[in-house]
Amino acid sequence: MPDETIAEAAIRWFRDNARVLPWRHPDAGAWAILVSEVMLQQTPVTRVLPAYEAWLARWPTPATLAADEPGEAIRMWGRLGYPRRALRLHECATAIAERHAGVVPDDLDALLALPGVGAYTARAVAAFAYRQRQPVVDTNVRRFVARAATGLADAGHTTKPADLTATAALLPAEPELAAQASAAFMELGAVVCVARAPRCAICPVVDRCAWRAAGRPALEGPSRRPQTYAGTDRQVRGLLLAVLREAVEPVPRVRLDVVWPEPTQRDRALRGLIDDGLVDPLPGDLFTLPSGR
DNA sequence: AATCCGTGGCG
DNA sequence: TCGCCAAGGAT
Repeated sequence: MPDETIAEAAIRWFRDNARVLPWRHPDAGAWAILVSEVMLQQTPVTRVLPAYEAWLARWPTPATLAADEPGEAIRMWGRLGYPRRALRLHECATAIAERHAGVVPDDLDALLALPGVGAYTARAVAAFAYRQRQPVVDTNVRRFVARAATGLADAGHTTKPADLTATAALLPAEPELAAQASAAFMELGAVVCVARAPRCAICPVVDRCAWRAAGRPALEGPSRRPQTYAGTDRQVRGLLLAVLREAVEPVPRVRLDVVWPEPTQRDRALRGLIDDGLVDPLPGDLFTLPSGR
């Protein structure tokens, strides 16, 4: 099919090769898709799957989550990481209940105004839940588009307006096909056009890939150095919050003190959690997950 | 714009 | 073993 566009080839491949994921099921509504998108922010699919099912079984609508305590959302989040996402998702559910009559909005600007919903998640919901023609650009799509359309080994570290433009240029005009193409681009980036060892041999777009045509040039710029985790405030925050997640009753400070020997960093981490609204201090030097009022 | 924010699995 | 990183967002 030499006349096939990149999007057409990707869609055709996606129909036969897409992973079966619950948020892709026809029964998945906008709320379920929104929940999945937030959970998938920086967390692998395999770890999201059980948490996603449990979350929706407990809170099948935004209103049910909004009616519960934010601390319960943090507890339910478990070990997905970045627990601020759980708090934001609770705030998001509250905003949907109060401002949108309990219905996840379909308008891009309304979605962008929701807590914890950024450029990626807003467009993902618009495209996957409401079948709109929106460029859905995550790290996988940026890499796929940078290679296939632009010929670069990878995109920059941060998403720029040019990434949206470049992706939108590849989308079919018809909204339903555009939504399918967006899903296909993401899947290709996640499964085939991966960062380390791209599987060009099975790529449905290899014939039209600019990067392949250029001989797969290597990445030029300096690689970003990921900061180490051990010994950081993030680790300490994680340890502190783990204690509170498991506790049924408010926890005395001494039970938090034992998770980290260095008091300055420990106090800074706890103060940070309180500032972020992830922990509530109570009279008597007790601490809990936030009850919400 | 650069930095911060968790977690666990894998080569 | 341990560095590396996986569907971002907020500041």
